[in-house]
Amino acid sequence: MKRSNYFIPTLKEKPSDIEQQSQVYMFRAGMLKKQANGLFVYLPLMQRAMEKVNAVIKKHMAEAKSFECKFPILVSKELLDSSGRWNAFGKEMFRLKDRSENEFAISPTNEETACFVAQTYVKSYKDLPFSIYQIQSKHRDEISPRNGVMRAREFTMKDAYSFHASEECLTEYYGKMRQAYLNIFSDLGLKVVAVSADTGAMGGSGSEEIMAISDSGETDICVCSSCDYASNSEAVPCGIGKKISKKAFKTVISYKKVETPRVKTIEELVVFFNKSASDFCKAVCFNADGKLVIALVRGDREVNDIKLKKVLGCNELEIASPEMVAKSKKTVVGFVGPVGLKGIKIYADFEVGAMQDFIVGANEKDYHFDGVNPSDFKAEYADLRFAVEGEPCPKCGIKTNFSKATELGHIFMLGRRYTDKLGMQFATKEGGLKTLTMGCYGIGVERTIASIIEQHMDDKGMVWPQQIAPFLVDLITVDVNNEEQIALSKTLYNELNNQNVNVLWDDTDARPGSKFADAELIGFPYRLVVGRGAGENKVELVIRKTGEKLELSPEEAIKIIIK
RNA sequence: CGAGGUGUAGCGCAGCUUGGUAGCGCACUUGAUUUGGGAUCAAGGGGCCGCAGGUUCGAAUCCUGUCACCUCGACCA
Repeated sequence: MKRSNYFIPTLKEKPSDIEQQSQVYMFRAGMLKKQANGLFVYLPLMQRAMEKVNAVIKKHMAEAKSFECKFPILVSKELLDSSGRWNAFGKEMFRLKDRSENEFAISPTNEETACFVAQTYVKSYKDLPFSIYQIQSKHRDEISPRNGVMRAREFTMKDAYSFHASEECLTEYYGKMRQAYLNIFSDLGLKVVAVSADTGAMGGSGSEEIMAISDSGETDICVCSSCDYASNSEAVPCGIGKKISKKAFKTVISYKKVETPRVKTIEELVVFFNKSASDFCKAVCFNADGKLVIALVRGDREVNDIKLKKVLGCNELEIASPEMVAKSKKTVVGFVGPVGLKGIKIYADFEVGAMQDFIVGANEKDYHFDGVNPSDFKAEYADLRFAVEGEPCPKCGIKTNFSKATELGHIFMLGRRYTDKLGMQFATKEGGLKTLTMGCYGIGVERTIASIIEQHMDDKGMVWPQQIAPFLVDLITVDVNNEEQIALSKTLYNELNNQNVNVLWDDTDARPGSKFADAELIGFPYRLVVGRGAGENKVELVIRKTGEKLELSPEEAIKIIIK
């Protein structure tokens, strides 16, 4: 490809609205143009990068015997109702109506359609296991799209779905797919770690996320310093099996009311009582499908709403609005506590059960109770809090460490979460009918590209790993008005094309400095410079990764490139 | 939705405090000189100063409202 026939609109300056470095480079290298919040035009270089990544994914999917399909982007309400997800998916799902007022969603994910396919074609144990996938645009009305293509409202997801006769078969295939994922990312030059995760809106029995560790990542992951335990920080179990302290169950009530004028937050209470945050009990009001509930955690902890949501089994869970709390007339925001509270269900973290003589809100403006114990109120105990750095590993008990990461893939053992609801059965060898079990496996393609860049860049620009570089070689003619240079460049260009090397010939009449700067920004693994040495049949080969510069004959240079 | 910030040419920004001809750099057009690290000179083109109202003789600038975008928290690939 000649640069004069191609479109790479590079920018000298960083766009003002982008912070993350990989995104800065993607915009500067002319890969992306923002159209609206969370929506991007993919320019030719981005398309090439997508194709390269997709090719790697397709290769591994074929090896895992998964068949590529393409599903409609619009999914009917009917289909989503069949699994209950028309309602389960909240505001995040784009919805629309056709001219006959039939409702549709713009697909945020595609389990139902995959089931629809399997329902049609999987009739017998002989058809199993059955696995299909697609690489397609997904749409999610994100609350806050961020970091360019890292979290967009339209993005490309490779989503695979598998169907099995038994749990064992699912487990085996899941393991195979898990390994395929690790191989994909390793082929792409990415360092990743698989962590156990929450199953979120997908549901199911178990899931893992494939994470790229990155300082600019949006997710906290928790990794054991000693064993192989790794988990999304949200999914780390806390205090399971901990016994509620017997000492805490006093027979006499020993708490007393204390006036605490305008002292509401834990920080203010710490100052007011001159105690540490762990001596308090934090009560947070939640709106669970329109019902008010209260969650209790130790003052220095945070309520994990994912865990709470699971305990409650509700669809929508958010912090209750102050209006909602006021309307209940049971308590007062800032002075919420479990003692003497009637008509509101209270959920307490395991840790609270082990606390003694602590301070809670008195459900009355400007008052708290001091010296409260778990015996003073009724609550349902569960694991409700976020884990914190340094906590004992849930597997081996040794210390955990936290780091930032980007979620690139997510794999799920869905089990019968969907197949039961949809009544998906197959004929067994014995002649009976059995319900299918299911798994699903996703990869965010743009994120993957962004992470490759994130893990392979320097202060000048991107440094593409050879196997997925949009172009392997940037052939630069220093002076396009010099006939010797043009002639030699042409020979090299033809030879590289004959050898099936992806080469971009920068035959534009831009100044050499800007050509070099672009080459470094775009991150071609090799830069082949035809300049002042052309007369003596010499070219310069620069290896982007190492910065190594070699004066060579054209033949020697080509030999190194195709090696 | 909460907290902070920003909207002026395709991109990056100044001007706003103290109202009075809308500016700079990059990019773009034309010409010349340049050609191994983002050239120089000369001449040009391009603006509903986010939008709507208000104050004023006069508003990019002051006031009110509104919209959009960015960063950080709750969502997720």
